[in-house]
Amino acid sequence: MRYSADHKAQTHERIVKEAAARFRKDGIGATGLQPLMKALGLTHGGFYAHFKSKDDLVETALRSASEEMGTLVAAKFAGDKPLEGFIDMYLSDAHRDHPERGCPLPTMAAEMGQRGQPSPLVDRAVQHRAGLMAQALGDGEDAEAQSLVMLSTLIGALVLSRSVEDQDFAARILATAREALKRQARPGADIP
Amino acid sequence: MRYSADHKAQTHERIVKEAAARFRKDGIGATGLQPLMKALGLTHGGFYAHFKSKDDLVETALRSASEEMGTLVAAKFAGDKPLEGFIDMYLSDAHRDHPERGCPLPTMAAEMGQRGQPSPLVDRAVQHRAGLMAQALGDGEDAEAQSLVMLSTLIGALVLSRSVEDQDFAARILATAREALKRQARPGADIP
DNA sequence: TGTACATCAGTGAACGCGCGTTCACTGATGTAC
DNA sequence: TGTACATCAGTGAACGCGCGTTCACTGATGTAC
Repeated sequence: MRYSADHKAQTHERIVKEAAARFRKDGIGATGLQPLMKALGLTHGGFYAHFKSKDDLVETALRSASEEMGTLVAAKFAGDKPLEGFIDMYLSDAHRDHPERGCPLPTMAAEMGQRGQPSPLVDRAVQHRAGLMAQALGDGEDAEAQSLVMLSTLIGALVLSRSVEDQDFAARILATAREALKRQARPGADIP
Repeated sequence: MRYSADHKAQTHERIVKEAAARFRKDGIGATGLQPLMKALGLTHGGFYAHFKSKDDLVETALRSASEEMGTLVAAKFAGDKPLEGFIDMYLSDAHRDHPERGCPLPTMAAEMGQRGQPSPLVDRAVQHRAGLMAQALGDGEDAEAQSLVMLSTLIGALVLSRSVEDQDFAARILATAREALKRQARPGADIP
């Protein structure tokens, strides 16, 4: 059956959004196209009217998740206390507990490398975040280096807090990283 | 056929070692038992003379990789410049390029969580590394917190440098993290 | 305005494939007598 | 010392299953006349 003008675009978007959520929550390899389409009330055959392959969907979903997160991050940096707001958001309980709505770097980037499907989108996402942080830090030549290190800390802390079994320990990892990063973020508190 | 006394133990060890390497390099889900056993010159049926299930092997392989890494880490801390030696090793090109011989935290921990197979071994590994680092930092109450943050940075920087496509960028991520962490590691250089 | 035809998003069966797991079997070695 | 038997690590075929992908088909809507 043929549908109204923007019907296909809407379906396309629904597939991308659902995939982006599942890839981040369960992993790329563990996400099947069949269950994915079924969850949207569609049959799996129709998938190939929208994407060339699963890899194509992976790239598209990463782009979507990355842009969504980029917007959210940019919003934090537009508020007052830009860096602190971003840090609190990134290392929040909500972000730890909801990878499906969160940053795709800790959840998708590593697996895409392992799958032999590296993407410049990862580079772009890292540079975007680091760029905003460097701007907020604003102390010249060291700012870019410092922001890369802070981003590493953010991602590492999130990954660890999600991997650890003990919930108190997970909370402590987040809290200590939050405090240390915010200390570094305070103007003039650059490491000697 | 029946084999000499320690033959089974040797085969068991060979399976664990090969699995620990493949899980870290390719991921747990992407590692099949059939190719794994074949690579050791065995048939897949024999696997179940050694392990209850794939999950059982995953846990055993994580333990093996974790202990091996633990020994390596402890050796670094036994040298002079303990913390610096550890940092240089963890963020070395060799470690980035050879996940199959490296720390299982950046490669296996996240996937085990996603698979719904959390393990106290992850907690133990994190605590072990953080404990050694805190001891080397040696400045009381803050040492444990600081060591958790540093460990987050180490893992995040390694994950990012492996995920990024641009090799120069990957090298820069490692280098900046190395320098920042070593600056923090210097006695008396605790963040104000 | 009414009819004939083209379009194409989505259907659902089928493809080959590799997965984890089971199982009856093999046969060299160790043990019992 | 020689023979009979038990052990059990490893074999290899088979199991059901879900994977990604293909493909002939459907049928409501848009377009042409």
